[in-house]
Amino acid sequence: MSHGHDTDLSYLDGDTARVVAETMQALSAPSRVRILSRLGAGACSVSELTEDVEMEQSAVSQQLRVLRHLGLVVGERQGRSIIYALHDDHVRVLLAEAVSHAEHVRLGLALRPPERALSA
Amino acid sequence: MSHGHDTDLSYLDGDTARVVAETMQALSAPSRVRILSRLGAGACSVSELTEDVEMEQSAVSQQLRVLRHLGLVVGERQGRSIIYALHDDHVRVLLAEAVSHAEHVRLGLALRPPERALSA
DNA sequence: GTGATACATGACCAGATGTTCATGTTAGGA
DNA sequence: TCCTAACATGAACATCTGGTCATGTATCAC
Repeated sequence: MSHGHDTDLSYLDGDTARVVAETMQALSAPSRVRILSRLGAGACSVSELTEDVEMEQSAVSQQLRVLRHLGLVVGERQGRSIIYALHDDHVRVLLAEAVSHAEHVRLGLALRPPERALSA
Repeated sequence: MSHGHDTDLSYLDGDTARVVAETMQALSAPSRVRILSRLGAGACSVSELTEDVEMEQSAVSQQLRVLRHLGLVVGERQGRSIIYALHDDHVRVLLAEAVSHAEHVRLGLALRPPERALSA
């Protein structure tokens, strides 16, 4: 890969960083993570979603709207219900990665001392 | 997929979802994304970081503390400076995935109509 | 038509978040 | 020792966020 030296790679500009942050913000709330996770197990209606993630219907709809605007889920009307699903497999991969990284980081922290401050 | 009954695939419990959300929250702020991105290009001191990401030193330190507690970066004293670096390559992968997904999603949204409400 | 079901949406509110300012702490030079 | 450079940290602050409540809209049964 690289050859010893560093400090030659470029990093994200402020604009790109903002886009990334906005997208990742979808996974920064437990409720949305649960919703996405549930949808990852299969498409379902809002009421079913409401039961499964154990939140109020109103809250579920609010978060679904956020996820919709971020392009992570899609909803399709079926009679009186609206069936939601992950937008595509890319989202499923993203979620899986997030879980994987979270577990990885979690283990790392658990094995380390309580991370003392550098100035103590 | 199934006929009538499904709901047998499992999804994340509330506790795991919270851990995932906490971890991903590190990438939900543009400033932290920039810091991580900069560190991905090579370890550096806080002052260098401060210049590169164009924020106040105080703000950089605050975010570095968050990232430290989340186990994403590590700092090591060198004289008067403290050299920060990504905790491991896992973090680099996470960041790369985040950027990739952000771009993917961005393209998807750009090509679609403004996502009208389902009730319009 | 009326009513009931299934979601969406706007308003409101408590709590979290990110930044700035001021100050504290540590390391090295004169 | 005193002074300065390099970071960290606590407090204050404005803003954002996610939830609840109340209400609006759409579909179906009657």
